[in-house]
Amino acid sequence: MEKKLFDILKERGYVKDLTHEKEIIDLVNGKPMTFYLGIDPTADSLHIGHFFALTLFRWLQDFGHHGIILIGGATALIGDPTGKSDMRKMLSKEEVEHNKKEVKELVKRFVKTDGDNPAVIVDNADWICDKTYIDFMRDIGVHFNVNTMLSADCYKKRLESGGLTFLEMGYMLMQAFDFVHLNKEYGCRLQIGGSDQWGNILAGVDLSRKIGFSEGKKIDPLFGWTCPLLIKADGEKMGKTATGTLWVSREKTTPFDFYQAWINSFDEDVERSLSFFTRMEIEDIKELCQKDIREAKKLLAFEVTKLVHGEEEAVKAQKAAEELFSHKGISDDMPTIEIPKSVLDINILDLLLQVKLVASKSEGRRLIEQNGISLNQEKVNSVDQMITIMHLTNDSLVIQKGKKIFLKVIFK
RNA sequence: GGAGGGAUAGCGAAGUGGUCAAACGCGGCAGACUGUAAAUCUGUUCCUUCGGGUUCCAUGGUUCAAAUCCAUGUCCCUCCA
Repeated sequence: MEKKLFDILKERGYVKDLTHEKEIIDLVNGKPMTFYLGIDPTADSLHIGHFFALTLFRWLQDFGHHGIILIGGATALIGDPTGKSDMRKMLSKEEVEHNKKEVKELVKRFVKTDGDNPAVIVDNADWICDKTYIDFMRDIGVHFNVNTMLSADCYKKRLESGGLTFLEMGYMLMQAFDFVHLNKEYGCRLQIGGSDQWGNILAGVDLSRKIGFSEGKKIDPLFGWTCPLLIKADGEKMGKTATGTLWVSREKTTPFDFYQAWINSFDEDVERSLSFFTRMEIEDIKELCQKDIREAKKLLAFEVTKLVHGEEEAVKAQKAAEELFSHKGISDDMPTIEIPKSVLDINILDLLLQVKLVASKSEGRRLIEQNGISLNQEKVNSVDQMITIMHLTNDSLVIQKGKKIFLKVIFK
């Protein structure tokens, strides 16, 4: 017998909290319905958390449900205080406009936006910006109890650390309103999101009920579904790499770094990651992880890189990784930077600084003193070493920093 | 609006006139061991032309000498309104 969609998703670990368990199971396993996922364009790329939620979106979409991606053009201007101990830096309208464009493009890579059952992409600025302040307060604000909001997790942290502003309080109202709006316009019944969004999602569910009640209408209840936060085995949020946040756009995180991030996963995290980011059968995942954890990591890294950057990049990243770490220390597809030949002859510290492998010369000096830098596989043992044309092979030089960071410098 | 307390490196937190570039813990980085994992151990963690230079919320002041004392300002916390 074929497994029902909900059971598949539950088995793969996508379920953290559900507002109405039974109804949601019926809804998900039943006829096509409409659901939405909100993404605030607070940066010009998506991080791995967004990507994770999008995989759930894609599952639902592939099983025939109609998805709406809400780009929070309005909400990004306010900033979600959830989980923050400081107030978010306010983004300028121009920044948000720019981010919106980038985010929209990236989203299209992961969800179907054409062909059968395309996802609809909407922007909450389109309906929120039109509302006047007074109307918004009268229609929406009236339904929110501040005491309740303050006891909710979203505001607790901000409240405890002090300085919770009125601006931030408004965030929840807007997101709640979004849900109600999408319900009215598109018949959207279900909102999905990361578990940090639980409070905001509940607010939408509540708001709909309260509006229905105050208008004396019987409204079908709205539902919320959150997936777990991606937490690594050490309790840290997943998505940090040696070079910062793990982004899905190649300008911000190269496919090589992206691949490396997954290869370097903790053993304990591999099984879960595979169940989230690939469509492999759960049984096969378990078996592979038990039998050969390193092979499993390789598969994970390859598949996720393929999903995000395409097969060609994934193959390259894998090839580069294999070549670099199999003691050859060089690969055609390794991270590369070009600098003008005219910088020769250059001191090793200046070179490290110039290619941004170190933030200061002191850092470079420390690294060299601790045997952390190699040129073409040879340890550098003097901070005074000069790099001359003699060191180059085919006009290039491979610098290794620590164990895992490689960079080919091409002198043009 | 009133009274008191606080602001120290990425974070947490000592230090309350010179011996302070600032203890300690976490985090980061490097080395050893490994499997590009984890755990463990070691070193390191403002910049530097290695002479020194610039730091302890901000700006002024006292002093031979200030993270440390004084004044003003900014932000935060607690209690009262």
